[in-house]
Order: sequence, then structure tokens, then C-alpha cells
Amino acid sequence: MREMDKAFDFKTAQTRWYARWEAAGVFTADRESAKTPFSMSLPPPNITGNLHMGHALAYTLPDVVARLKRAQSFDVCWVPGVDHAGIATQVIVERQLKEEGTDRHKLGREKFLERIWAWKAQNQDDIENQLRRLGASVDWTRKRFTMDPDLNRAVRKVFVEAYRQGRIYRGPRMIQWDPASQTALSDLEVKHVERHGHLWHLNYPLADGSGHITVATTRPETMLGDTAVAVHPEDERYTHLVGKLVKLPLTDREIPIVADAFVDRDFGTGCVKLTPAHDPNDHAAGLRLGLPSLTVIGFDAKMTREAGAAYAGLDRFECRKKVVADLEAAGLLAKTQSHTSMVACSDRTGAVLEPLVSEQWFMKVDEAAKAALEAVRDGRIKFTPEHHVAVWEHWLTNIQDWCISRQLVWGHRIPAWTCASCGALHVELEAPPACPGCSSDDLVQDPDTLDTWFSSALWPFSILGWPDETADLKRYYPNDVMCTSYDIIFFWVARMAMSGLTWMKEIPFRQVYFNSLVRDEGGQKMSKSKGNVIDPLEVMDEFGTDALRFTLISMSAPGTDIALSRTRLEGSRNFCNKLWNAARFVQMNLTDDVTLALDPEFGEAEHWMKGRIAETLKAVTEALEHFRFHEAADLLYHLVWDDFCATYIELAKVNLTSGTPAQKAAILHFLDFILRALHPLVPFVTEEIHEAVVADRLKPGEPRMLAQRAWPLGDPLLSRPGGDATLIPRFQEVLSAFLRLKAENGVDPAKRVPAVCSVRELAPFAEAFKAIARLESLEFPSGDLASPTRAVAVVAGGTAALDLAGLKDPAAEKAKLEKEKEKLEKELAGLRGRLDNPRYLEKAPAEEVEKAQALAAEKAARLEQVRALLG
RNA sequence: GGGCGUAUAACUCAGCGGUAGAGUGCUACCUUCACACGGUAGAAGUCCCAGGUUCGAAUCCUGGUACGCCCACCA
Repeated sequence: MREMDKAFDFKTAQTRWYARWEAAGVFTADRESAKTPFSMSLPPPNITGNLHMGHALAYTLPDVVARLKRAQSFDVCWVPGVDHAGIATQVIVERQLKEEGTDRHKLGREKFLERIWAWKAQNQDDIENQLRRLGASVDWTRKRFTMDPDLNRAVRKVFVEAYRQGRIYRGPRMIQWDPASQTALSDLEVKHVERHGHLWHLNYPLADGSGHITVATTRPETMLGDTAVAVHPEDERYTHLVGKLVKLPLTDREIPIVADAFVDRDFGTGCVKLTPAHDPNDHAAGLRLGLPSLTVIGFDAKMTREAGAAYAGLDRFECRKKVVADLEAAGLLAKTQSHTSMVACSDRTGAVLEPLVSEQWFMKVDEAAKAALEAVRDGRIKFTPEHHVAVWEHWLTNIQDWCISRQLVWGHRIPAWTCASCGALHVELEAPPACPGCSSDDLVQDPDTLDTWFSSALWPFSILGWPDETADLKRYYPNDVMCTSYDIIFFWVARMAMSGLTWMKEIPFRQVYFNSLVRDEGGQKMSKSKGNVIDPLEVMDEFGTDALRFTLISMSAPGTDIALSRTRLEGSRNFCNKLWNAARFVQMNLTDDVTLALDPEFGEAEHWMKGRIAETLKAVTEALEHFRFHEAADLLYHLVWDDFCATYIELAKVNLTSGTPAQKAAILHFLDFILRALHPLVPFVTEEIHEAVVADRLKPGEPRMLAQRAWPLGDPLLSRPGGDATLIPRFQEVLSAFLRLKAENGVDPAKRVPAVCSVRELAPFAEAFKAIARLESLEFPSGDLASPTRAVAVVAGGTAALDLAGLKDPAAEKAKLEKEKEKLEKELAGLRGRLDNPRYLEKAPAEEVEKAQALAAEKAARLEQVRALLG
């Protein structure tokens, strides 16, 4: 048996074990198994980067669940994978090309794609290895990439079916255009950012020369594309002008003044310029009123020829300056106000978006949204924490059609072909050899790709082999649990629900657990620009993976964000080390004949420890099954530190060093229970200890690796009858009293003094008292212990005292007793107040009253002792 | 403009109807034969404010206040 080091060396442990688990197939699901299946899908990380702290949390929590379920004898299928991350990936590779002095247009579509695939291969390996370092117990034999050929087949299948059903359509519509990445975006990819700008008041002269009308705008450059000015139909200030024409400044056009109820009379001047080509509101109004649309800004965010010779080719923001200057020069700038507004920006590139009309593909989602709403309302899908339901309801009831086409190269290519000769559009699973209409073979595939989330939406079933009816699909769909971050509830969770219900006719998962967001020590969101990012890879190097996991788990109270701090990480590392050293101490004292096959011998301490483990295991199981990870971590922390290390091992030291094999077997069993209970949370340190201490002492037939051992809840040993559960807490109180008396009287803790105690039931613990509190002797006499040389403390059921002779500090003792008396009197007064209230006695549950009475009796007894000692 | 969340010890957070808790930090002491990534003892809280429900409220309700987040086309 290997000797254990003085401190837990996590670096070697965490590289050794994952490879062994994986090689032994511990994480491989078995579709032939007779066990009950339990399935999850890993939210696929983007191939664009390293694991960040959000991933660490989002993958640790389901790993706890997976390891628990595996131990509870479920056939766990947790499928991992990575996401191609359309825009993000393309932006990164394009940036690399730029550094090399080239770009994707020079390279050409095919070469560019090759380049991205090569980059992807490297990154995928990296991120997969980072997942392994984290300990994520996923089934690598089933790993997927969102652009794998069979996932592409699923995407094409959905696209073609949806098109045939009329759920997918193509058409010119106003979309949000990102000039930086040169693609359309969906509404979800738009972030509204507060920007300080101006509100310019512009005078538009009336064509008949009878004055002017003043409009207010934040985007003066768009005035070059105005096709009307709108006022509210009931705005008396302007009704007389409706129908008149104004002369649009800086152009030679005349445009009408129209009335529409969408105008807010109280904003600006109450007159709004209408630019149907460049504003979603104006676009809608233009359609309502039959106004022409004039595109003055192009896809490159530069002004078009339509903007006029003076402005064509200018960047939109340059043009803004020029338009303002020109209007001012013409005396038409009435006022410039500073103004703060929410500007639509790309979530990905940060660029200011341009609303533009263009030909795009859209998906109708109203029906699917209803189904998804229904599934949550009727409880088929449950959310933890539940408050996310409100957000879900709001978004899905106001959902708009989804713009799914992207003008990107990296992604699933849209399976649509246009005939170059007859112009017919064909949406097919495979490229048609010739146009079914005119037989021309000159078919051109749509160059666009699909929104990344289109393939993500199919993830829970596409990874199991859909559209084929595979055995995996039958067994593992729907998933039991989906653990993910709430910031992608719309992007991903809602869309998975909608597509699952549409294509599988069945929910994709029964339970969604939304994990928290990880923030920095001060509660700030981590971001590169703030420089407060804590890198999980570095944390794993410095504190160990187990410490990182334990910290995240212990801070994962549902519904609150996590402020990750160094001190918490240190605390978790210390905890792992504490466990390690307790195990090391046990191991040092075990002889080869001590095994888990021995029938252990229980004394009072063992009965108590057994009870503590049994209670804790029950509570931990309950907590984990309800996603109260922090509660499980807290319970186990105290079980290990307070109960096992501080109390039990101290009491068992005699047995441990000189006991019989049967007595030592009890200790071994307890350590074994603790390792099994902690393994889902801190797999590396527990496996390492298991190897060093337990693996050679297992019962015949038990798996040698902890990762394969069973969850210990319900083990017969934990319900062995016997023992007085109150004895150990009373022992602890008396022990603590002895130690305190030494401290209070300024006695060196190492000085051995004679002691007495009136609680005679504790006599069997005399040796433990003497060893731990370092007493010279300990008697359990009957009668009054008080004496001038004794320092006395009141404990439950009696008194405990040290014979200090000249060392006693009477003043300190008196002060202490006075303080205790005050406290007891106050507590007793509170209890009496309650118990003397007839309405309390009448209305409170009997159980409560009894508890209060017992407590009052105990306090009264103590108070009496204290008073007696004070004389 | 809507919606959600959070306010508890110096810090970070649990608890959420029946004697105020943890970790870290702080003070004093301890090189006790598993662990100084340790041990012992201790100090430390009008549980944001104001009302209400209740025998009883940090916990439930109402209204404030302060932060944080999400959604939304007011030019």
C-alpha cells in the first residue's frame, strides 16, 4: 500500500484519474442495460475559446448529478459536444487573415472554409481536454459537433420539412444588419446599449412657402431617405398641415405630411420624419400608409447614390456630421439637444446595427411557442428556480418570427437552390441534378448559412441520431435534466423546447436547472475589459480542480449569482486537505487484516458517527435531487470536518492506534461512506484516497474504483440499532467546558490538572477527556463540586470543574458566571413569557409547547446551578 | 415603460413562521505523536425602512428605499 503524502497533491491526482475512468468506460452509457436510463445533454461550448468560469460552473453541477445518478445505479447518458458558433468563429478566423494581410474574399469560400475547419480541429481538442480536467463525466463515445454530417442531415431535414409546411419562408423584410460582420441578425442578437447623443430639431420648409414644420431626430443622416413627415391625427397643432407637401432640405424632393396614430405627441416636436428604409417603426408606417421607400444607406454602412452626390460614399456617421453642418449652414437647424437613447448594437461584434430591408429566410414560431408555453404551464417541463417561468411566459407570448439566414460562410448551408434560367426556387434535402421546372442544370445554391442556434435547437435529439429512429433516441429522449445558464433561456432553452415539441412531438427535457452567473469577488460581472476575469484553468492549477468544484457547488444556491473569491477557494482547498489528512491518519493505523468485509464493532462513538452519517446522507441525497447543491456541500463539509475529524477521530484514536481489527473496521467503513458521499462533488481527491486506503480492503466483488461504487444511502450498517444519540453532544459540551476553564483562568493548555464532573453517564469517556483536554485525573463524584480551589462550569445535567489550586482566577469565574446568569435569565424570561400566554398554549401546536417547556426546564436547572455557584 | 431578483456579523453568503447561522477575517493562546491548507477559546448582528397578518415574523402580506439583471420600435 502506498504511503500518503503529508498534503494532498492534486496535480498528479487530477491527471491520473480522468484517463483511468475514461479507459474503464465508467462514463459510457449502455443502451442494452437493464438499468433505468438517465440522460442529459451537455450545453456545447463554442469552439472559439477556452473554458471560462461560467462553463466550469455549468458543467460541474450536472457532473455532480451524473455521478450521483450513476452511483444510484442509473444508466447515465450524458452526451458532450461542441458548437461551431457561426459568427464568433468566423470573426476570429477573419481577424487572423487580416493579420496575415489577406481576407476571405481573396481566399475564396472553399479555402476559407478549409482554414476554419483546421482551426476548429485544434480548438475542439483543447476544449475537450479542458472538460476532462474539470472532471466532467461525459460519454465521449457519443460526442458530437454541431456541424457533423448527421447533425447537418437533421438540420436539412428540419429546414425542408418546415419549408414544405410553410413554417419557413423567404422574403424581403426589415432586419437588423451588422455592418461589421456583414450579416443579418435575429432580434435576440441585438443588444440595446445606452448611448449619449443628440436630438436634432430640423426645419422642413413647406412647399407652398407658408412656413416650416420642425421634426426631431437622433439620426439626421437618414433624412436623405425621408419620404414623409408624420403627425398625430388628433394633434391640433398640425391637423391643418396634413396633406400638404414639404420641401425636403438638401434634396430636390417634396414629401407629404401624413397623419398616423403611432406618433407620440409629447415627444420632441410631435412631428416625426419617416424613413421607411432605415427604421423599423417608419418601415411599418410606410407600409400602412403606402409610402415609397428610399434606401440611402447600404450594407457597408455607407451612403448610397440615392443619398445624393454630396453624400454618396460617406460613412453613415461622417454623413451625419455633414448633414447637420449643411442644415445649420442653410439655417434649418432649429435646435440641438443632448439626448440619451438606447442604440441597437450587435451582441457579438458590438457594431451599431443598421435596420435594412433585405431578402432573408424566416421561421414562423407562433405555434411552437404556444406548445412550449403549454409544456411549462402544465408541468411537463419544470424550471429550477421557478421564477424563470415569468420571463419565459413574457418572451414566448410576444415572440416574433425568427430570422434564420446569415450572410456567413461558416455554418449550415441553406438547402435552397435557385434555377438560373427560370428563376424557380427549390428547397431539397440534396442538390437537385436539374431544375424540375425547366430542366436546366444551372442551379445556384443559396450562399447563406443558418443561424448557429438553428442547429443548437435540435441538439437534444439530433445528437441521439434523429431523424433516424435509433435505439439511443428511443432510450434517452427526452432528457431528464438540462443544466444551463439562464442567459441563454431564449437563444437555446426556448428553441430546444419549440423544436423538440415540433419535430419529436415531445418535450426535450423534463427538468431545467438554471445555474447562476459567476461574478468576481465584488459581485461584478467578469469581463476582459474590466480585467477581473478569473481563469478556471489557472484556479485548477493553483488550488486543484476539487477545490474549484467544491467552491462553485457550495455557492450554488438557486437563484443567486456567485461572487467567486480567493478565500473561498482557499477554504475548499483546505477542506480537501483536511479530508486527505484524516484519511492519511486512518491509513497509517490500519493493519492489513482490516477490511470492509469484517463485521465492525460499534461503541458509543461509532453509534453516534453512524447516526450522523445516516442523517447527513439522507439530507444530502434530498438536497442534490432538488438541485440544492450548496446545501449538500455544506452538510458534507461539516460531517467531515466537525463530526468525523474533530469529534469522531479524536474519540476513536485509542481504537485506531491499539484497537481490534473489528474496531478499526468501523472507522474504515465510516471513511468509505464519506468518500462515496463526497465523490460526486470532489471526484479526484476522493478517488485518490479510495485508491490509497480502501481499494485493497474492499469486500469481494466490489468495483475497485470509487467512481463505480454505489451511493451509500440505505447501507444496512447505517441503520444498525443501538447507542445513545445524546451522549456525544454532552461529552462535547463537557470537554469544551474543561478547555474553556483552562483558557479563562489563564492556565497553559498543556498543563495537566485534576478534574471532576458530576455527569456520571460520561464516565466511560474518562480516558478521552483526559487525553484531549489534558487532565491529570478525572473523577465523577456525586454531590456538590464547588470548592475554593475549583474552577466550575455549568453543563447540561450538572457541573464540571478543574482543580486549579492557586491558579484559579476567582474574578474571571465570577464574571463568567454573572454573564451566564444574565443570559439564562433573559432566555428564560422569553420562554416564560410565551408559556404564560394562554393564547400561545391554546393555539400553538402541542409539539411546540412541549419543546418550549422542556427548554425552559433545562434553562431553569442551569440557572439554579449558576446561582448556587455564585452563592 | 414593463418584468424579475437581491438587501442578515468586517467581507462573501446560507436560513425564509417557533431560542440569529456558516466560511473567511479579527483577538488571545497552542510547534498536543493526521493536518499551521492545523488546533482551542473568544469578540462581533435595531436580520434595509414603515405599516399589517399571527399566540409568535429575519422568515408571510402591503407600501417605501437602495442596488443588480432582463425585456421593450418612443423618433
